[in-house]
Amino acid sequence: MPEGHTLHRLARNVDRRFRRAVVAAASPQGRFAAGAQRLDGTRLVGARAHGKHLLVRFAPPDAPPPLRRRPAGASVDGEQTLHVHLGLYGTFVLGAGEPPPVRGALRLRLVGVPEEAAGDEAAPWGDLRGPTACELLEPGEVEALEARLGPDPLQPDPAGAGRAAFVARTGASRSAVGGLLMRQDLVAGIGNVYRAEALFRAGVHPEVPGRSVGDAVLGGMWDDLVVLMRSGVRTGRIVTTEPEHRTGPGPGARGRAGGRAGWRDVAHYVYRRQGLPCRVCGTPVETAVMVGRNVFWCPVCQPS
DNA sequence: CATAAATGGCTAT
DNA sequence: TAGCCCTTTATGG
Repeated sequence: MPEGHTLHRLARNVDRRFRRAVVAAASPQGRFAAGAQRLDGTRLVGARAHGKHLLVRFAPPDAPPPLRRRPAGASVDGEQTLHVHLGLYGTFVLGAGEPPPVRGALRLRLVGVPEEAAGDEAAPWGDLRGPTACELLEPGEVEALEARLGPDPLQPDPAGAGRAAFVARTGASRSAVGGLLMRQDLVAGIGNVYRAEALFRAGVHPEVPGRSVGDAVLGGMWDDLVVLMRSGVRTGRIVTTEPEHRTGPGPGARGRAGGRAGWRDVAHYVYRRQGLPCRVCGTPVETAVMVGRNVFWCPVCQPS
């Protein structure tokens, strides 16, 4: 579900399935009817993600296809950008072939219109439900949106500028690092699971002020997030435990009648494991509300 | 049935 | 900090 890795994975899949396709767009629920009408019949030219935001560009169907791929984000006249934010529980389900029957609150359905020459390739479809944001943006609005997002561990950072900015800005703050990690202007794409798990793996208590963490540890956390989130994009799951720590019951095992533990039961060190023994030292995991969300930590592995 | 919770974020006060 | 929005799923009566 939707932290940054979900959106990058989604952007990749939308791009793969829909790029260059003319789409039919509809909003059966009615909340995005006007936008769907504007998208209907346009051609999808590319999809990408920044943090938890999905950005999909559409061009008029008769626009000449670009000879070369433009730089990500570059936009030309007549193009519109669909901005999607899934929020807590939004989903964007993709498939190919016959779309499923419309059911529930379907905000937007995109269906690829088969080209004359495409033969019998199954047309792609996508169903969006429950998003926090689903809107069409002008190029300037896309720019404004991205201007307030910090560096994204899932975006290429060859010169290390994103990493350096994260370390400098987080390391300058007197606020608790557990709150800072949720700020999308400091680092884009981190959510409640990656926050708790990255802090555990770094051995940092969530209440420690950003300026007390230390640049080396902050830099290490960034590098760790790059690894964890790339893995999340590949697998579609957040798994932060090392193989040797994937034992014992997890949150999902409670009340389950003796069934084998699923991947969720061993995927995390502390997230939603309050009261359960720490996978490393056995101390009960603690929890508290921080910036309106539940945080989890091991009081021994993450000393305050 | 009703209610709560969930990997989020905006606005008002 | 509180309230609100969006939707689905799990749980309780």
